[in-house]
Amino acid sequence: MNADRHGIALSILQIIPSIMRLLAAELRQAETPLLPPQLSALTLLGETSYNLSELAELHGVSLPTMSNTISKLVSEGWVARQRSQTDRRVVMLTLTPVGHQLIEKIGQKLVNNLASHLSELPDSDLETLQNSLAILQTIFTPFIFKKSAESI
Amino acid sequence: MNADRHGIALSILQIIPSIMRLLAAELRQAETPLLPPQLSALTLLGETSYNLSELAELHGVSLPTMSNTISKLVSEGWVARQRSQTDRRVVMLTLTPVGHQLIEKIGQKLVNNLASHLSELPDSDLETLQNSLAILQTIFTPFIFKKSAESI
DNA sequence: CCTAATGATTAGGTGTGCTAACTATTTACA
DNA sequence: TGTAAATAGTTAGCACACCTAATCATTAGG
Repeated sequence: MNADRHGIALSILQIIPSIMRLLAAELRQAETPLLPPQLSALTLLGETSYNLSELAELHGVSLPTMSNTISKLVSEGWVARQRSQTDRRVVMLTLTPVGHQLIEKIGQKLVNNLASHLSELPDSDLETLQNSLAILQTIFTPFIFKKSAESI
Repeated sequence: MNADRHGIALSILQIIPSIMRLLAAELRQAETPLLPPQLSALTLLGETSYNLSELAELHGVSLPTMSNTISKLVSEGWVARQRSQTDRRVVMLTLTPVGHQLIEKIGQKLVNNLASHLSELPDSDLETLQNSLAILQTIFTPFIFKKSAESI
């Protein structure tokens, strides 16, 4: 039904930002405070290495923005920046050992923290949540941005 | 299961920020670009008036942050700031007529846009989503308090 | 009364996000 | 081959969301 979709859209609009602020607040209180984009970048690089353009596209931000964020991470010693040998225009990014330690420490704390928020939920709710997150991911994180031309 | 909660927590950590960036990007492309905190504040004030402290707490941000955000909205003519008569320390905030027009225009377009993202989902997925959003709201927005209008 | 406490603002700093302009490298094609 | 175009990143400059600390009014309490 159309009415449902609008209601859900409205809910998303109300809830997502508030969850985001809560996440950001918890990150801020960590012993090594990180901002959400920094954690996201570190987490991605924890799995495999990317170049700057890839990382920017994965995050849906502009190249300069990602360049800036990476600069901070490099200056902290968490990420290594090195130009590709095969194409010297490209900058390859990898996590340093210290960076790995950091995301393991912070990531786990944050996940534990979030998980504790979920501790009171019955299993049926957890299942519902899990399914929804998968749905949201397919909708909202396409690498192909299907942004409508005359949107808004 | 514990593993489930952690997996879900991890998913939340990955998905919520990316949805947030997408929302922000769509807001930016509107003919009257707004940032998410601005829209949130306007939306809340669209329902009833609040004072600054209340608004800051609802958003989970500090008083100076909200004061700043409101200053922008006031300078655009969307919000009216006036000190309470009963307690002159308190600043009451209300939406101006122009402000009302704005959130109706932007809010509807944004909701439509979001709803179109959901258009390809089968009804079963929509239902799952709807339930999950309700669950998320109970977990992550514990300070939902309705307040009755106050005299200024 | 005069000192606390309270509500809000100001000051100062960090970081994300943008666009525009620039450098360096690679590709294309004439 | 040699120049123009495309591609990858960086730099500069701007707006604004965050924060803490300090400050100003006003109100409440001993």
